[in-house]
Amino acid sequence: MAKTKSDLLQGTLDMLILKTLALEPMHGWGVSQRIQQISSGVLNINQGSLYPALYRLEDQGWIKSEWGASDNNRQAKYYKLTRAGRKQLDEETANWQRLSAAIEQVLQAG
Amino acid sequence: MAKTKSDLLQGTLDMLILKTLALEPMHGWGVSQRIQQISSGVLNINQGSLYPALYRLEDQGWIKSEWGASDNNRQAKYYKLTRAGRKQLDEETANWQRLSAAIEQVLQAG
DNA sequence: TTGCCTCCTGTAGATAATCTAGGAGGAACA
DNA sequence: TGTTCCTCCTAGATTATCTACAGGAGGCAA
Repeated sequence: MAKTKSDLLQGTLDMLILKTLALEPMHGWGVSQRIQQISSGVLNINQGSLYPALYRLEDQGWIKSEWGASDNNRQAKYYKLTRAGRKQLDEETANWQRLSAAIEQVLQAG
Repeated sequence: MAKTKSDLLQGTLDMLILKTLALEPMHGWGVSQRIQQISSGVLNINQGSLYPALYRLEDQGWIKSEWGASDNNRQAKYYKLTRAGRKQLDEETANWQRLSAAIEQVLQAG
């Protein structure tokens, strides 16, 4: 009990990943670290959400992967945004703004 | 295809309902109308989401129901917030602010 | 009094995103 | 040689939401 709500808002993970990869190509583990860091530890992505999401995005053609070596000389799969991914990011961002603004309107009503 | 993303951000429905009922007691159908109206038509709650959500909330003790007659003289189940519901609304609102602020941080990074 | 429309409640089943809880390979280092 | 850390991956469960129905009851018109 005292069940803590999820650390994410469901439906925003794809957008967060796309945005992070828009900053620079990165491997999956790095993406989750990066998001956590930028959000000051508020957004925590666990691996069971991260990797399926990356596959989803690659399936859709929004990101592309390539094996390489990480900073620590480990094998790592580097992802980068495709052109279609860029477009998708823009759309998802616009939709997010629209929905979150609407929610704020409700919260401030009365 | 061109699959439109959900009209809601998953996980925010309970908060929206609680907030609407905090404005004034209302029947279920009225709650969804109200949310749609306040959000200028952006947030649309369909019935298959609405009624299960109301049951969830009543189960948790956050709202209480009572049958009555609507403005149009139809039978309607009026819901009102309980004290625990008020507290829950505050918590969910705070959590929403925390998460949406974190997401904005990520979106504005770079 | 019949029929239809609107209001309002409800349910079953599918879908899909996320979480839990694991496993594994390989580099670095003691 | 053993241990730790980095990085990738997966199966199964959970749960919120959506789709697509059904039905009662009031009001109104013919």
